[in-house]
Parts: sequence; structure tokens; C-alpha cells
Amino acid sequence: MNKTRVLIVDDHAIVRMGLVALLNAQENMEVVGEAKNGELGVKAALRLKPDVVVMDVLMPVLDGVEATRRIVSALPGAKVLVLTTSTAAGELAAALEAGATGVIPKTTDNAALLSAVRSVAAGERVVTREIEEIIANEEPVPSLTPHQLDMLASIVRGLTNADIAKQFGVSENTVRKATSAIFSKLDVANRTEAAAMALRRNLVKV
Amino acid sequence: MNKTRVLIVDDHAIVRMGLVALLNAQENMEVVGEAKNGELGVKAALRLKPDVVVMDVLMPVLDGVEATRRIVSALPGAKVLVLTTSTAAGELAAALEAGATGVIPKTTDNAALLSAVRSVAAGERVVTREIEEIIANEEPVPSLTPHQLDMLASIVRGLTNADIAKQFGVSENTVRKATSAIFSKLDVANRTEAAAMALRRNLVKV
DNA sequence: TCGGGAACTACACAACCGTGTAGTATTCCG
DNA sequence: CGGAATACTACACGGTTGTGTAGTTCCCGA
Repeated sequence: MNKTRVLIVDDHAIVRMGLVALLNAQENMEVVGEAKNGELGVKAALRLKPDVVVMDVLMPVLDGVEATRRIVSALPGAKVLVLTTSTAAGELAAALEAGATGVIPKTTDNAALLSAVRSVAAGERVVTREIEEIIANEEPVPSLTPHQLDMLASIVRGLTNADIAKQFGVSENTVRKATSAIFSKLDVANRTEAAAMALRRNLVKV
Repeated sequence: MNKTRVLIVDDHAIVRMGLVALLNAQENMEVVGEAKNGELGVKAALRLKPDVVVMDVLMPVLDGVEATRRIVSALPGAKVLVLTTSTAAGELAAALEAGATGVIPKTTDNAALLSAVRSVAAGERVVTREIEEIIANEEPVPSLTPHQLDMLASIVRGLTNADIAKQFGVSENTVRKATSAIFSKLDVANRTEAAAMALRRNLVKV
């Protein structure tokens, strides 16, 4: 009987330590590698071809979602179990869309975590009810054009219509029309509300 | 020779597992308790009177900063080592102000973490250079009155001056004066910038 | 008791904002 | 080719915003 070969990708040394302790204590599991960021994780996955990758989301250099995408696209059939602290619907949905086989919260207790690793190794999709609900209740992201997102960013920075016109090399009237369109897409009444929504829903880079 | 008695407070089972594995592997250390949120952490600390409490910050029910405050005030001389993911100056400073003996990032490797626990047990203040710098570079929080914070919250919600006047039962002119004062305290030119700053710097509850 | 210093109000003014209507140019697709 | 869609502009209108000046009331501390 072959052991399930696991790769751990997490920037917290203490979490890697915990996972190693937990998984290596199982007879039929074996941690074959550790990586402390997404980029190293991808490299290690390609080299080691593990049965399961246990992947954190929030990491320096390359985040877990993007790392998952790269691993799955390079090794179709690779199994990735994403471990997350986040309750942001967007991130959870992104992890699944990137090809993760499972997504579970970091608060999961050890027994449930083990069983998730086993299920994922067997190819089963593992998503807790909690996470499923968050994704189901996700508000749709308003679809702004890149140009509109740039304008929104300028609004967030507190620029006036005249400032924005100068910045984009168009007339103030055009900016008025454009911002007006943005407000109606976001379903808000004015630029202040638009700025608040943009920041709250991470529509613009800070 | 007595072992250093350690209490672990963290909502992530896998982190507790890692800390237990790491600390119990040391000859002169012993994990005497675990708690998965701040409230349980405080109770356990009062009951067990550990030499060192290793404390996470972000936890449900009661966060690590407040838990630290309660433990230190109930057991003067208690040693708390705060483990944090956050790079927000406010939180780091708050942890120290609450009476933590040490504050280190969760990305710390195992050897450094161990030495931090040992130092804290010996009563030494442990703050990494990284964290020291973040605190030193902290922008001062603008001192708004509670009343002004309420107004700021209304601004963030997108209300007009007329709306705010109605809400507070004062005249619109008064609101104009008041918001104007807020803007000058925040050093911004208009309500949109004020809203952006309020959200970015967590001046108002979302 | 006198003198700030708050908190509130009024008013006026210039600037800024959001929207409706309308016109032009360009591009894309059937 | 013709029509739809897209992007830009103009202008006008009414509402909103931020600030300067100024006046009242009330309370606190010297």
C-alpha cells in the first residue's frame, strides 16, 4: 500500500510544523516537501509531483490561488486542498475556479482536516457547508471596464471631476458622464458612496 | 530544574498542533493548556497560571489584544508572547500597550520562535526589528471626538449634509461647520477623501 | 464674576456635482 | 452598405458642498 505523498505550502513555519506533525503521524501519509510561498510551492509541486498539495492562500511573492492555478494547469489531475483564513467570497470562489479540489477554513479541527486531505487524495471535492454558503451569498461583482476602474480609483483618491479630466486628457463633461455611468452601475448616488463601496469590496488597488 | 509551563491560545487547531509539537519537543518546556479563543484563553490562564502565554491576535469571541490586557491585569507579572499576522501598526502597538512582553510575526521560523518563548519566560521584552519599525513609522491617529466619529460614519455611508442634519437633529449649517472641522483634522479636502481615509485607517466601524 | 471656549446657528458665495438632452465621430457587425 | 454600439463633447439646470464671517448660548475654570 502506497503512502499518500503530501506537499505543504504555507508561509507560517509553525503551521507547516503542525501539518507535518499531524500528517506524518498517519500510517498512510507522508509529507514529502514544504514551501514557504507560492512560487516555491509551484516549483516543488512540479519536481515532487505529490498526491496532494495543502495550500495556504495569503502568502508573499505568489498567493495560493495563483499557485493553485499554475500547479493545476501544469499537472492536470493534481489535487490541491486550499486552507484559508479568509471569509471573503471572492477569494473562496477564486480558489475553486483556479482548480482547487477542496477549500476548508483554517479553524478546522485536526480530525476534519485529516479527513479532508484523505478525501481530496481520493479525488473528492471537499467544500465545507460554511464556505459553500458564503460563496452562494456572494454579491455579484459589478462589471466595470478597466477604464471605469481607473476613474473609480481616482475618485477614491479624492480627485475632483476637473482633476480627473486633466489626468485622462478628456473634458470635464466627459468625466461627468463617465462617473455618472459608474455610479449607476454600482447603484450608488454619489462619489463618496462609490469610494466607500470600492474600498469595502476591494474594487480598486489601495 | 523546573519546566517552563506554556499556555497556547489560537483559534487554528493546526497552529496549536504545531506549537505543541515544537514546545513539547524541548526538554525544559511543557504545554500545559490550549484555548481556541480569547475568552477561554483568559480562563485557562487564571486557572493554570502558566509561565508564558503564547497568544494569537485574530480570534473569535475575544481578540488576543484584549485577552492579553485581561490576563496581565489579573496576573501582574504574567508573560504573554503575542504572535501576529498583522502588519497594522495600530494592532502591534495595542498589543504592547496591553502588556504583552513580546510581539513577533507568525512567519518567524521555529528556532527564533523558540528563543522568543525562552526570552519572554525570562522576562525579556521581545520585539523584532521589523515590528519595531512598523510601530515607529506609525502615523498618529487623528483625534476625533466621538461625535465627530459618528458624523464621519454617516459620511462614509454616503449621507448628504441635509441627511446628517436630520439624523443628529441639528441644522444643516451646523453639519457643514462640523464636517469642515473633521476634514481639517484629517487633513483632507472633501468628504470623499475623508471617507476613503476613514475606511483605510479603520476610523469607523464597517 | 469675568473670560474663554465649546457647540450651535445664520447667511452668502463660489465651486463642485449629477443628470437630462443632444450632437458628432468612429468602429464593428450583419 | 446601413444600423447599432461606443466614446467623446457641449450646455444648462438644480442641488450639494466647503468656507468665511458673524452672532448666540451655555458651561467651566481662574
